[in-house]
Amino acid sequence: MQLKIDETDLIILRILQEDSKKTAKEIAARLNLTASPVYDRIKRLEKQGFIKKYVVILDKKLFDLPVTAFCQVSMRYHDKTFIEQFEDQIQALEEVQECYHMAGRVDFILKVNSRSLEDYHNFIKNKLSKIENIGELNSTFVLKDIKHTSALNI
Amino acid sequence: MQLKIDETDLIILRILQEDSKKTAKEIAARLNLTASPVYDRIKRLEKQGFIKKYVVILDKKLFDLPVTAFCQVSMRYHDKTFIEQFEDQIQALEEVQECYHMAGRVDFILKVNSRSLEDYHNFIKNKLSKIENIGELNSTFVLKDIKHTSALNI
DNA sequence: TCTGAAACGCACTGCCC
DNA sequence: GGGCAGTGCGTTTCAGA
Repeated sequence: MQLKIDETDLIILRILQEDSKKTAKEIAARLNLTASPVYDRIKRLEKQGFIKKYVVILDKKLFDLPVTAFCQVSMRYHDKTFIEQFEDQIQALEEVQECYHMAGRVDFILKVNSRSLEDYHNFIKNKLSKIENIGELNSTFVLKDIKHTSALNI
Repeated sequence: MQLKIDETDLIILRILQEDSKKTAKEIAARLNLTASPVYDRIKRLEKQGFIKKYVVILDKKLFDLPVTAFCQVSMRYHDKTFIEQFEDQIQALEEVQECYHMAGRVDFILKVNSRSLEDYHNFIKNKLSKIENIGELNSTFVLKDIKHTSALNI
């Protein structure tokens, strides 16, 4: 099974990153192909894991989640065990939309969505700070979502 | 046109946030309904804008974009014109996957994907720092993507 | 708002080059 | 690797409750 992708695959992926409802036929038209090879390529890209999943993107403004915060977390100790334990526990927190292990003074950056400042407060108090070995917590709040895309720049 | 959504809509949206390939029939089974009302509801949620788009999520690890950075930007002046100009110009930068206007000492946080540290350097030098009125730039790099979901916690 | 049925087009398969 | 033809199924529409 080859894990190499060519320019045709990239074009297909760029289209699907913008609109996964596009039919094989429509994509084929842009490539001067028929639907079959496009269909085969998409199936191959799924099987090889390049395409992870198909999802809908919701409009955050229309749901009741007006508070977005970045929370910078520093650990007290940096043992492998503590780090892995932290990562596991973060996975389980549904409020956390993104989490990155960082290089530098801050160990982790979390992006959290909340229904209100009070909910965010409760998240910090009852969930995040319950995780063992957290040293410093530092929250900053989003005033406006300027740009947010799920598409990779491939 | 009503802009209110009920619990049935929420269940549908939660399913589609995880897998938009689920058929109306499959979703209907979970709701003890037939496909028609599920279909109608999805169409309504699209038309009302709750569903913004259908996309594929790619596996970032399989594409050649190993460098992810958070770039904290402070503006020199904070006039409306400068802020809006910055927002517009950021939209056009394909390397920027996310950008937020922040409360606090730092004005903007950008998340940037690059093919290499050198590419990131060139992005900063040739594109970002070309934007007028930028004061401070501060980059920190992602060691590991712990969690990243496009799904809202609705 | 949901059910059920009918029509259409696409996903998907198999075989050809 | 791409094209072509066939089948099943999901989407889409609509009458009725």
